[in-house]
Amino acid sequence: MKLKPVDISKTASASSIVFEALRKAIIEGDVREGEPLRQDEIARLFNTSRIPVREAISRLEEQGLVKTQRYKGAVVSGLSASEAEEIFDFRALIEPEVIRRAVPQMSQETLDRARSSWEAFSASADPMRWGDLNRDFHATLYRASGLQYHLDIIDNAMDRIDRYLRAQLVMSNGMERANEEHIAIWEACLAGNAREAAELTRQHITGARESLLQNINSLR
Amino acid sequence: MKLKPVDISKTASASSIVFEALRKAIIEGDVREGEPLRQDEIARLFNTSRIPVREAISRLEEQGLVKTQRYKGAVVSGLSASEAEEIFDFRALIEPEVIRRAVPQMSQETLDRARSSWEAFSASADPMRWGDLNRDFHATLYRASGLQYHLDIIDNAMDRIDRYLRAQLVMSNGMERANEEHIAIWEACLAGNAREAAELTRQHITGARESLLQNINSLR
DNA sequence: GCGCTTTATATTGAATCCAATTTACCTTAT
DNA sequence: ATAAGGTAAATTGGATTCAATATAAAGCGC
Repeated sequence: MKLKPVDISKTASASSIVFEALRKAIIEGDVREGEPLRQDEIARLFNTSRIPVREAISRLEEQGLVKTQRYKGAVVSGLSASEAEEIFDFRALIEPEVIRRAVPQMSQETLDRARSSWEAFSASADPMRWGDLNRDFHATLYRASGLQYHLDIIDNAMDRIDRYLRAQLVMSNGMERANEEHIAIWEACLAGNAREAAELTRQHITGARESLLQNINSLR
Repeated sequence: MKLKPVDISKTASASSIVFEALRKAIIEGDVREGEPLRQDEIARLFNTSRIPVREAISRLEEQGLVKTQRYKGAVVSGLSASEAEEIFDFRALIEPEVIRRAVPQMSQETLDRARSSWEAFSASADPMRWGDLNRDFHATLYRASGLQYHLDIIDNAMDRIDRYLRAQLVMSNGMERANEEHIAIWEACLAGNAREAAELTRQHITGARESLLQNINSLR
């Protein structure tokens, strides 16, 4: 008998299902910043009570994705230009270091998966998928570093600016540019040139930063 | 009549009171790693129901301070040597950059407060206070940067290693050494030498890292 | 009509209650 | 004695209910 083992203890609870769904909706911009999250409404949508919803919201707040006021409820938190700028600065500091340490540990499989990501990225015509594929590409390379704490923190930073990044990819042919830069980063990784990969990553981020800061006012 | 105004909307909810109390207890090591957090027991301690306790625990999990398994409950999460090492690496990357950007913006008041912190630090005989004062010192200087996102993330990183850092300060005269390094950092800030302050901060962190890694096995 | 007070409604915070699951203990057969 | 099986206690997840607060609406005096 052959069964695919599945860790039954990891089956999702109601609160994590709600959490994941809300998180996705927020970072993809499906619920706008400033929009209130009504516990009752969400509970009805998921056929559950308000208890798991409340847990999900408190977790979202801990992640900085929503802000709550006592007895007033939670609203999706947006970013001012300077806050967005700060997060880009942060990424420009940490991500080059992570990829620098990842390069020596990249397996053939990692490089293959990363290539698949940027190939899919350059081939896709669906702007909504660009955001995911862009993230996949970078995450795949970073993961080789084995630096779990760093990876988690990068994920959180990405969550907060995801919306703006997506908007960014659509306008001002940010997509073509990102694609070229991805290929360059990938080639540096393939060549085992950690320093180069780090520097290209830094430029990739600061470039996106400048481009976004110019457009951020028109995004909202 | 003169009353000190207080923003009544910011009065703490039961869940945040529990959250703060648990967080403090965990980072100070009052509840040991691996120790389970019983919802019922905690609820009784705070004269409340399990609902706010559950919210507090889910927030702690989001912060990485506890790990929960469905129907089994939450336990305080500890750090392996390599995980602690990673967090020190992270700090060594980000904190020098933050202080570098903070130095040009430090007011006289900031410098005064920082001096008060290290003076209290060097004067205190209570090992339990060292941890707080050490954190105060650095936080005061960093705060001048105005980089709120960075500050939040540094706080989280500190939360996770706080226990080990406290233990560290007690043994192997880590306290005297930290004190000297604090003064050097403070003088660089006073002189407006951002580059120097950053470099000293980096050394301060990597030094603590090495010292801790040598002792971590004896701590647990 | 306009501003203030009062009432009603909506919404969140928390307590209580029930269900699902795990854990510990006891029984029993070998 | 020991291991498997089964029951009871403990514990968590979630639903329902009640209380506290905020927001919207209605009344009221001017």
